[in-house]
Amino acid sequence: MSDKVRVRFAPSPTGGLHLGGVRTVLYNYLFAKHHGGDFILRIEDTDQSRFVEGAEDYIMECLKWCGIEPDESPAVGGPHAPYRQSERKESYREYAEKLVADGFAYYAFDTPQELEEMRANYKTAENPSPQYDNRLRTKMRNSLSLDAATVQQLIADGTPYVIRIKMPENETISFTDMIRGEVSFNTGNVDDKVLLKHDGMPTYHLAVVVDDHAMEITHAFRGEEWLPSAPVHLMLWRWLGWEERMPQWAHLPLILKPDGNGKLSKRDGDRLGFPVFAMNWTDPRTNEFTQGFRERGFLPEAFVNMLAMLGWNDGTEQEIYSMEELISAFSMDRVHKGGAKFDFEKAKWFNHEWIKRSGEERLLPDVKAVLERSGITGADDSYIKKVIGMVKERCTLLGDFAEQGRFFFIAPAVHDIDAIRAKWNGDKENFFAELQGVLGDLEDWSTASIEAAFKELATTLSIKPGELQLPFRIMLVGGKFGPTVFDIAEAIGKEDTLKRIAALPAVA
RNA sequence: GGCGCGUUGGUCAAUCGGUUAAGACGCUUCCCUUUCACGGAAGAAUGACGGGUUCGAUUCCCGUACGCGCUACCA
Repeated sequence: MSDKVRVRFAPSPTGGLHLGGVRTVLYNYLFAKHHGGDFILRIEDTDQSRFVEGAEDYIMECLKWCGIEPDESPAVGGPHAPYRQSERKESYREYAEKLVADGFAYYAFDTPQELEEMRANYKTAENPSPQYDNRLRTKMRNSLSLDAATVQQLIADGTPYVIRIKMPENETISFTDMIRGEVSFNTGNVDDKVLLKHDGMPTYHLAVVVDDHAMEITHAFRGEEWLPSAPVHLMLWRWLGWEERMPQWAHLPLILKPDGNGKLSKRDGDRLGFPVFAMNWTDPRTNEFTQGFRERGFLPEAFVNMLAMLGWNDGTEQEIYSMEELISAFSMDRVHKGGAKFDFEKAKWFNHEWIKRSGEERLLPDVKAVLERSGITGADDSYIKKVIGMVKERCTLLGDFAEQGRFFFIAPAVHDIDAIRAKWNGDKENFFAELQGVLGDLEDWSTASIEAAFKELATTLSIKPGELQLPFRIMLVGGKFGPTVFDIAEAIGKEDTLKRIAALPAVA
């Protein structure tokens, strides 16, 4: 049991769930399930000023939509509850103090203003952003530079302070990243990160180590932006005496914006017209609305599939994977090192593929919702399924079912007369006048018999059947799209077919 | 500036020293279809650059360039 794989996704509840975030969860989940392990959701809400109402529920809803169910989470609980860091506040101070006592950390009394002054004073052309590190810490107000009595007095007076890690001056520290191989740093280049904030809350650096240890996490996967602070985490694992149980790390490549360079941001989506969040999100503080993939008409299967392939492949030509297939094929060492530019066109292709491959039953609830939103209600389920089967190959997004399916339920309000006007003539007008009678007498209302009757009349009147199909389509559909006309006539029934033929406005 | 990571077609990418350098998306053309799609066929890369190592480098090493990330009492 001690070697059971345990991974976690640890978002901070500050807003909508970004594509990159979903991919990080996905890879965590796939890895855990591939190895028969557990997937834990832990909320990293250590920054009270950034807390956003509703963000936690939103994150859980996103996971649910994607088909990812945490084995342990704030909602379902688990052996290591609580799963919110704000509720674990007490445990962090103890470890921070222990590090101070052992000489691996220290109290720092510098005020925000003093820190600002330090950065301003030491800023030079060669060093535009000086950091609080082994070179500067002796010049600041902390328990390393001040004498013990002063420190005691400061604390006794209730002076706000933080606890900072004391990074070694010159040590090489390295670890093996599961996708990058060996990565090493010199500790002297790393700053003395704050571990415990003045309000008693831990920073990410302390919390991630303490909680990963407490929750027996075996593998820790996170975005590449965390790589530079890995040495801090490594030292913490060592100094807290847990090095043997440190998880294996993997730093995932970033998802980049489609044009130019840089991390994909919500802004890019707005600018280029595609979603970046998994689901719709409205920031309760600013009321700013951001569209999600779900509401844009994506199937979760496609969304997950697309994300999985953005940075990973199993070496075969397969591109379409179900969650089950992903779980069995996934491996961290086949994840790319380099970032990938997000391509919305490819994302739509995945959705299109999933719609084509999904059964009518699977699509029914989603399509029904789409139809209802466009005013088509009360239709029979089996009829909707029939329509789905007929039009799904021309639907890229779920919303497309509204336009592609509408005429199966409602006669077209407008007709694309321009499409047929040029070739319209009295013979054709006569054909359709007679067609109403022929079709009206038809007893077997099947595609084959409708088509046969249609072509027989055309032959009788010496008109090429092919030339009559487009006008017929315009009458039934209103435009130049949709399945074979005779299938449409069969589906909408004799009565509607006759009405629509009669309803075509004068072409000439 | 420092530190770290990365670099195969417009994009996603295969290749674990030896191939005509796969495949997919998108694009263009064609076939199928007198609708739109689907399906099928075809077209387009001097593997960032320069050095090595090697009988042989896209694959290994070094350098350069470029890109990105980090450089907060945010995660």
